[in-house]
Amino acid sequence: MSLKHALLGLLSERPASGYDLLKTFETSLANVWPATQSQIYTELTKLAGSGQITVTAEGPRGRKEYALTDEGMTELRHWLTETRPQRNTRSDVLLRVFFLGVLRPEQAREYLTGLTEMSREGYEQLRQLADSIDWDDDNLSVYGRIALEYGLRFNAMRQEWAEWAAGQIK
Amino acid sequence: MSLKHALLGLLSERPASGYDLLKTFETSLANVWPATQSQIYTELTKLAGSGQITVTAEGPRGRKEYALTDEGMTELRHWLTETRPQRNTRSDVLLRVFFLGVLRPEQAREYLTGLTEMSREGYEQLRQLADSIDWDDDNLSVYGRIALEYGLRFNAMRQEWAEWAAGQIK
DNA sequence: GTAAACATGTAACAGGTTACATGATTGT
DNA sequence: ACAATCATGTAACCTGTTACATGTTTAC
Repeated sequence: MSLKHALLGLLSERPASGYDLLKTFETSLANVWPATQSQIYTELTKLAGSGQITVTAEGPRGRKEYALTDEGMTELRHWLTETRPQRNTRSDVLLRVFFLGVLRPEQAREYLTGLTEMSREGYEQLRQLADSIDWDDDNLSVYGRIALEYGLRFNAMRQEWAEWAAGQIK
Repeated sequence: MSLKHALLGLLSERPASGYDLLKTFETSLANVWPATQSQIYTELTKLAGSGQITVTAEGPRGRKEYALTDEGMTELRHWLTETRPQRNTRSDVLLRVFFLGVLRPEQAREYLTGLTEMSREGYEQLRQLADSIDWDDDNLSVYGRIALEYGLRFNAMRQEWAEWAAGQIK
């Protein structure tokens, strides 16, 4: 149920419409918690229904701007401080590694060098993202930068691992 | 749709019952692709229906032993070589980082030191797991060890990152 | 005898994806 | 005028989780 908390979190920075939030999901949150348009609108309606957010303004084209309520902020704080993160990490990438034995060694090595490449590209993309953002001093910038650093380190780690792993075969 | 491939992959090593596979998911695959009992049995029935696996033996208590068919092996190879891994990584842990700004700095730091601890524990658990397994030379051992090394490096990376991040606050 | 382990199956629900459907406003 | 962008909503489907439901065999 973390899409809910992602929305509450974004609205804690500033009021926004479903469309605004969708754009944020497509850019900054895409690597951490992807969400589709249909999911976002549905969840916003639910959150408004339960009083955790409210419509604060209506604009052209039926635009509805939502803002966090006190209740929503309480829920957000509760999620951050009282609940432990524990989502199961399913890894498509790693699952395949378990079964590389059904392939010929050179095919297995090919898969791993593919991962090396994928990780290098991921690293580069994040570096470019970091350069393209003009970081100011608001909260999302400070913590967004910390999250991005995680992404950089993650890709670097995975690249080194994949290189090592390719060397382990046969 | 990777539960299917996880099952095909496991059956490529040796025939097994749903119950056997469930045990494997609880141990070796738990960190990579968790699956529940109900999911496994449902998927096995579907795979048998589509001819990718077959019942090769029936034992006591209604035990059904499944084995991979040629068709199943083809599908497994196809998945490994022709499809690119691309599953979205949703990270509960990282999502919270984005919103730590709503907390007081010491609470935010507390969250990050909690992650340091979680990562250290994760590392230790994997080390113990590595010691407890008697690795032989079959495919699942070779590649299982490579996957486990990934887990070790991942936890080490995350621990260092969380320590660094805690130092970034205020 | 009885508890633990073996063994399977189904139903209800929650969350996420894809596709369909519609329309208004802005910029060129 | 036309395309791009803004803007929302719903339906069908798939995957995964939790809970219910049932029964057998083995070991102590």
